[in-house]
Amino acid sequence: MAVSEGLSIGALARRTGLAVSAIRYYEAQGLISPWRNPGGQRRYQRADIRRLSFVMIAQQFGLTLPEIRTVLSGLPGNRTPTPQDWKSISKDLRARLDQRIDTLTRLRDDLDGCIGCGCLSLPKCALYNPDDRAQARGSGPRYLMGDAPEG
Amino acid sequence: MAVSEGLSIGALARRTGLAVSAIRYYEAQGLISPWRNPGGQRRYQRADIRRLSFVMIAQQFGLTLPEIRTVLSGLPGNRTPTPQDWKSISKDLRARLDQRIDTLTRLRDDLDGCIGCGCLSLPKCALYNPDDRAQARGSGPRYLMGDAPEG
DNA sequence: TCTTGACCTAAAGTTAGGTTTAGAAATTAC
DNA sequence: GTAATTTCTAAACCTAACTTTAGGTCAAGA
Repeated sequence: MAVSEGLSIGALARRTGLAVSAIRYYEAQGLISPWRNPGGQRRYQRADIRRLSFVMIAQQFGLTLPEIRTVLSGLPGNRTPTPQDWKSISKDLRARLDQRIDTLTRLRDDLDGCIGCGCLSLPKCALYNPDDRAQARGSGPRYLMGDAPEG
Repeated sequence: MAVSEGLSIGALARRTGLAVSAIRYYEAQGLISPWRNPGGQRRYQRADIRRLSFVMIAQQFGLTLPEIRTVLSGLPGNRTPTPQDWKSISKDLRARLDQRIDTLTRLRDDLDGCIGCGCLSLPKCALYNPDDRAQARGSGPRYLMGDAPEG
């Protein structure tokens, strides 16, 4: 049971609090890449605990798994990430978070304008600005119209 | 074509930018309640344009449809909502938005701590605090563990 | 009148992010 | 050496928020 044998998926699950099924799913989404032991079972590096922690944090911040994959691609592929490496992609994460906060703050200010006039009439009302991609689900156009003067 | 005949679903779709299918879906979710004309087609009040605009704004703010239904229940059922009525539920919305912004801001500050030490080690790292229900998807426990000293 | 376009319902399909299930093989524990 | 865990894959299932499809009806205009 040498250290070099790596962690089993169950051990990794216990260390991260994720379900085993979620870890396999993340692998399918390209977020983590274990190797296999002679019997075909997945084996993980200790650094993968940190990697999954990062995934969970980024999810809290509202990033999608493809976005997280992109951020993680900032880590070196050929060696175990150093604290500096983590620091670097964390800054990337922070920048995205800042943008989300700005967007929400702007939305709030716009809403305040609407509360002020009590009418919810647009185009003051936020949705005209198209930047909050994180919230955009489904498809099709999403614009907003008020009870404009002319029908 | 008297005013009292109301808007067809297509007209409402054009006025709000929503798809016809989405409007029917919102009805199924209890967000809007049209009446029917003699031929069985849906007819809407002009005030419903505003109602759907509100739904769209609330979605931008990250509320789920059940949550939006709850907020909308603050509107009077027996008469057309007045500007004051809208103002009142908009304040409700603003309060929820404020909370989301606060949560994200706190998460950002926590992340800053992690960037500072470069290690992403917990429990500093945000996910321990369980309040951002809006982001919680899926199920199962989600806690976070670092590369703690003892295995 | 007749024909087009809008509308109807019900059911199935879609995406994200997973979980559950089934049946088989590998590992670990005794 | 055998029993109990874990793990494996593949496929089906789940929720939210819709869209699409299929087959039929209603309404408006020339």
